[in-house]
Amino acid sequence: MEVASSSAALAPTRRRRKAARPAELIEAAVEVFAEKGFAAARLEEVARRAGVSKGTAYLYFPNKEALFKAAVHEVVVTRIAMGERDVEEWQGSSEELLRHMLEQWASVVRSRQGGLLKLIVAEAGNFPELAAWYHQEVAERGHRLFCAVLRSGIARGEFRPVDIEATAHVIACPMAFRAIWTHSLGRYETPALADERFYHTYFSLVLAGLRAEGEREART
Amino acid sequence: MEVASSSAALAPTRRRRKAARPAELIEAAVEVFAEKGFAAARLEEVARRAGVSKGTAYLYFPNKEALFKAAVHEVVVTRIAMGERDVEEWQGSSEELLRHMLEQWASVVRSRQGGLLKLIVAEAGNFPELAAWYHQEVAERGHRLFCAVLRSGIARGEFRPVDIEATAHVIACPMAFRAIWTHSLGRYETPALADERFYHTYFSLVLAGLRAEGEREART
Amino acid sequence: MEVASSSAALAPTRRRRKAARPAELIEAAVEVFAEKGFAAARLEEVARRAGVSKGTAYLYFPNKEALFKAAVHEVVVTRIAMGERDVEEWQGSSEELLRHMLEQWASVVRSRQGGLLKLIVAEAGNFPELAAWYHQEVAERGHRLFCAVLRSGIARGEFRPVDIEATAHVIACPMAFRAIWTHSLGRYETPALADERFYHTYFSLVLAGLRAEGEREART
Amino acid sequence: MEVASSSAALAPTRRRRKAARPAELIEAAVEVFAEKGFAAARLEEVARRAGVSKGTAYLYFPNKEALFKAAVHEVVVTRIAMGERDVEEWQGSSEELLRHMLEQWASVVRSRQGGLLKLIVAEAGNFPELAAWYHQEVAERGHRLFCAVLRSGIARGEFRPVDIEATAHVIACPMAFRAIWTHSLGRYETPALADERFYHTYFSLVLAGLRAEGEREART
DNA sequence: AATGAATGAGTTTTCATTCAT
DNA sequence: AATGAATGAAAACTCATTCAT
Repeated sequence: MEVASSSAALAPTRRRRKAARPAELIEAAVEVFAEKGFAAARLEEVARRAGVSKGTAYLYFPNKEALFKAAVHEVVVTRIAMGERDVEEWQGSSEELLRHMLEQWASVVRSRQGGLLKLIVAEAGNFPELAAWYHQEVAERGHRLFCAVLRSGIARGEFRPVDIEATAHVIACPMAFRAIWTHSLGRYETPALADERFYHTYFSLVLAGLRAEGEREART
Repeated sequence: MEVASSSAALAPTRRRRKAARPAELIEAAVEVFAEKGFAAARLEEVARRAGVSKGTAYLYFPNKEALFKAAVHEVVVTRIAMGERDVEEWQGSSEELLRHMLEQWASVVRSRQGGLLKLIVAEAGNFPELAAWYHQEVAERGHRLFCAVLRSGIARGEFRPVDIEATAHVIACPMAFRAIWTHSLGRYETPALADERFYHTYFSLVLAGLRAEGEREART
Repeated sequence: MEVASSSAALAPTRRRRKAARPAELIEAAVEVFAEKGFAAARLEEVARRAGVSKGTAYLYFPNKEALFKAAVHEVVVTRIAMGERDVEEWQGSSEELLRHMLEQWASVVRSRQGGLLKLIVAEAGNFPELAAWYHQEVAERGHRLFCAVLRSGIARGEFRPVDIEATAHVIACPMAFRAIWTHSLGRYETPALADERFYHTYFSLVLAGLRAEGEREART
Repeated sequence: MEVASSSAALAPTRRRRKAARPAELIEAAVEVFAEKGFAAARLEEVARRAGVSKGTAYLYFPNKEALFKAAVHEVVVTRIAMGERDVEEWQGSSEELLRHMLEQWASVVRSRQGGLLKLIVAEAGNFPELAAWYHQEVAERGHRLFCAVLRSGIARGEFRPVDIEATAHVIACPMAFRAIWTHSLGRYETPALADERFYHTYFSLVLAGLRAEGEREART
């Protein structure tokens, strides 16, 4: 009884947290892995940032690699599906859709996911299966999304008839690199270029480059 | 005679190899580090790829970190200066200069340096001083180069008056990301988008976006 | 009740051992270092003698050198303060005090500390700061103690008026050397000169040499 | 011929030095070993101090241990024989002989041999056979010398009848420790006690302690 | 004979993983 | 379930020793 009561006081918190443990660990893991890379990240630090002890991490993940993979999966899975729904259901112009997609992604950059992209790219050599999976489930699906938008935009006469595959790649690059950059060398840029200026210029450049002749004066 | 020659032009093998060792080690180091990251790279493997034993590496570099830094420095220093000279001495149009610069860089991507960029970006968190140095000596200088080209292109009426700083960033991104991508997830792209298509589309998009009104029909 | 006690007086084994670990490691370290010297001592052996694994040593000391220094500090600090108190509070004759001090020290020789002196003396060249510290905190303080005894003995007319500084040195030497010898070549002396004979002769010689004229017949 | 002549210019020096190599190496070895201890001494440094390359050392000594032993043997062997001859041929009083012996030894302390004693004492645990040899060939022989002097001094009525074995030990200690001390912690003594004061006091104390009653006023 | 570049065995040190509490 | 002390495999690093020149 004494034993029970002594832990009863903490029970609500404990019980609530217990369920949240895996998520908390994953969150901490993304942070630390993105900061240091897989090999240089210390499990003890992940545990500390999650507010638990080293041993606890092993109750939820069999080893460091599993935690790493869980972190990548977790962070990545949701967004892309959202994007796919957006495209399917979109009513407006292709240009607006494209702009919408880019803005969505821009919002991701500063978040945890930006660092994650850096991490995956850096560790691709050490985790080939994970890299392959990520490529297929994220990169490829994202790429198809861009292709779809471009294709319909061209069909609707909004965009010039471009090399769709290649253009999808090129358009995605500044976003992708911005994500990586922000979580890496970008920290040493003083004063940093404000995100707004970057994104505004980026959108303008891409859309100016894509816009069909007749559309030209429509937008700046 | 033979005696004299042995210590001169046809220096003894040992001597000749000694002179070449640091470069050989650095070359191997860039490869391995770019592949695995700093922490996961094993010095023994670097040594093996350089065709020497573990101990030999320590004859030329006091420790792993020094080798890492030497590798970064070595690979990076030359190119940027070349670029600066090109810009200074350029006689043709700004568009051609920009195209020339992008082509130059494109040629770097597949080489050792592409992997290096990935490496630096990934390790920025673990080597802040190196990151700061790289940012200043490479990123910043490269950025100024692009700014100069844009500025003169606008002055000459070739380019639209854009936000120079931001545009320089945006323009550089696809190249930078392509470099990283090629040495990472790009390996899982099947079939991979050919470089030529990527670069052609990239150049077109950027130049179409930049070109001043009157220039419009001049080029595809 | 049992629950309470388990976290109190009869602390869990792990906990209890943890508290004892540093001391156990230091004890083993003094042994091994004194036996082999710093460089030749292997940390694995220190750990083994302390009954733990290599890695455990690093839980308590950041590296070999830190363990070495901790060992020296630990062993040395207590005794000298005891000696200082003795001298301050002494009631009897100076001769008796001197004899007491020498006896005290003699008891140290065979113990761990004897080997430690050898160790410090041997490693002075490799650990200059430690040597300086030891000289100041141990050698110098011990020297002042001997000076004090001699000075008061002379003031009381018990001892001849000698060069105090020099005599303090000379008197201490046989003890110091005996300590070193015992833990070194002394092992090859067969049959070894018994400690009692050494100390008896040593005390006699020193006191005979110090004793003032009038005191001469008083003692053998 | 050209080859020969090119080295002919240097020949005299070279030839002369060649013969001296082992001795030069030993000299350097004693220095470095005494400074750092056997394990911490680097063969490269020994070679450098001897003015040759690492490889050359291996032409004369099969390995580090052999060089170490050669160093110990070399330095030690001569002196003790000299001492034995002195004692055999001595004409004067025992006191004068004892004083002569102590003075002889004092002259050794500051020299290379002082450091060597420290070295041997420190390494006794790592080189048992060498320690045994040293004990027998040096320590034991030295001890017998002191015994002989004391014995004849007592026989001649110069010295009090003391425990000869033990007294020989005690008398030797200050010299031995002074030797060790000088090459170790003594460097941190500021201002250092001058050798003259040490030796004068030491001789006085020992002789005052030894001198037979009747002899008392004869000397200070 | 002499050199010093190269080697690799042997240590130190780190940290993912285990397990008694 | 949670902890964190302990482990030991793996990697960095050192340096005696070898050997091509």
